[in-house]
Amino acid sequence: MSTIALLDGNNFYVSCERVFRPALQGRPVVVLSNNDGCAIARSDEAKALGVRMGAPWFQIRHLQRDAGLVAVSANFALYGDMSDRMMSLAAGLGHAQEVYSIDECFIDLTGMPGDLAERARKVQARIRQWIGIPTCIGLGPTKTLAKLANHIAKTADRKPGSYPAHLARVCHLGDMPLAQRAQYLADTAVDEVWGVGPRLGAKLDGVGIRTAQDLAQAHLPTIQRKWGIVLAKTAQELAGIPCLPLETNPPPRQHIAFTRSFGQPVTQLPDLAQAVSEFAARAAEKLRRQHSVASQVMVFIRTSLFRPGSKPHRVYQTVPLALPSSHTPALQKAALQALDAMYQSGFLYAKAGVILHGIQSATAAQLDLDWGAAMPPANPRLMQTLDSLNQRYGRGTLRFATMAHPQQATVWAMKQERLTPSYTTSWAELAVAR
DNA sequence: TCTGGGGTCCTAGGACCC
DNA sequence: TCTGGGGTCCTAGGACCC
Repeated sequence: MSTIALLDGNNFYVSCERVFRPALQGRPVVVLSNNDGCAIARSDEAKALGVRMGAPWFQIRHLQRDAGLVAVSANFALYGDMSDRMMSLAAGLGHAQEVYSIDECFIDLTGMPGDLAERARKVQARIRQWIGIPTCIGLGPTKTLAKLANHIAKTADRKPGSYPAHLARVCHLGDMPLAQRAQYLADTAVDEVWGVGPRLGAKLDGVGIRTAQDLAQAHLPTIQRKWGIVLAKTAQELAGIPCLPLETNPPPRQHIAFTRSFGQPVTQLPDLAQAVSEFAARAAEKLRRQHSVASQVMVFIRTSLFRPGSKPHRVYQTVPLALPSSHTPALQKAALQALDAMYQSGFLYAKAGVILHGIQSATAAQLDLDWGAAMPPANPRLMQTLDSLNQRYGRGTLRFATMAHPQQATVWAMKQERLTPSYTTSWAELAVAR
């Protein structure tokens, strides 16, 4: 019997901010998305005020005055660094780890001796003490049951009464009698299950599958025929049969995107070109980080989705590359070509993006036998040097002339009015002890 | 006035081929 | 009145995840 754990940081972005601003403890706090657009993390106190995930800031702003709500702009450099620290401590829980997202990981404890829930509590206490992040840990025989155990651990903490209090913060669904586990599954709505979203949840409800236990016991061939292989695997995992392996070495990404909404609408081609040039460079950085090359560059521009009365204008264009490349100028050139081909004046553009497709390994990339008039192969050391200088001295230290100066105010810049310092990743922004 | 960003997988349907 | 069968590849769209 295997044992998998799922560990995640509670309200992760908020908890990261609280580590460096203890005055935020106990207060309603939200972290805002890029452009300070909507709430992407909420403290328990903010949830209690009724702030929904993804709530637009302009709709909840009044809670600042009415309820003492504090809002901060997302600081992803800080959260990424805190995540690395949390993940390395979490890895000590078992013998293999899959980092599943910025705030959660699966850990394989199969075959480990002793009381595994007790072991989980020790790791949890260490993360709390050393990093300052509160966590919940769920354990079970499959990834889906570990997820569900984690959900129980979180919910028993936040909404007492929904599950027994002793399951709060650490819940092990693998070390209890099967009838007991079945009871907890029966107490869990089917749309709380990992892999069942609101749409599937509603459809399942329509055929009488209302709880996790209903899905675990459903007729498998019927599930597969009506809803596909993904839900069939979920159902089996709920029944305790592992179908989803631990991904300890995540495969390279098949698409790489860099997209942004603008702080204010953009109308002019030169401004869009500067933004698209920047986005292409940032996507190229990500591409090189995973040692890949791309063979197609897709660019889109679009107006706001939310302007009442007018249909949004959304266009995209894909430009193939003569040679698969990760060379920033080659990708920028293709991106600007795509932009030129589809730009029309007279629209208020709200968002643009560059998405790289046709990704393959840089070492395996096939050389074009006849590159004739195409660009000669780029010297990879130029891009390596650019990346290492920008990593060491800060983004924008070395850049291409089509891009904006990092200190230049661009019309397309993001709005981030509540940004906290990068306490752990910038020497200039270290916290000062007095 | 003001609504994020980045991924995955699966499926259906069309184009094309033999 | 009558019009095959089977396979691959690609794309768009839908569902899900954080």
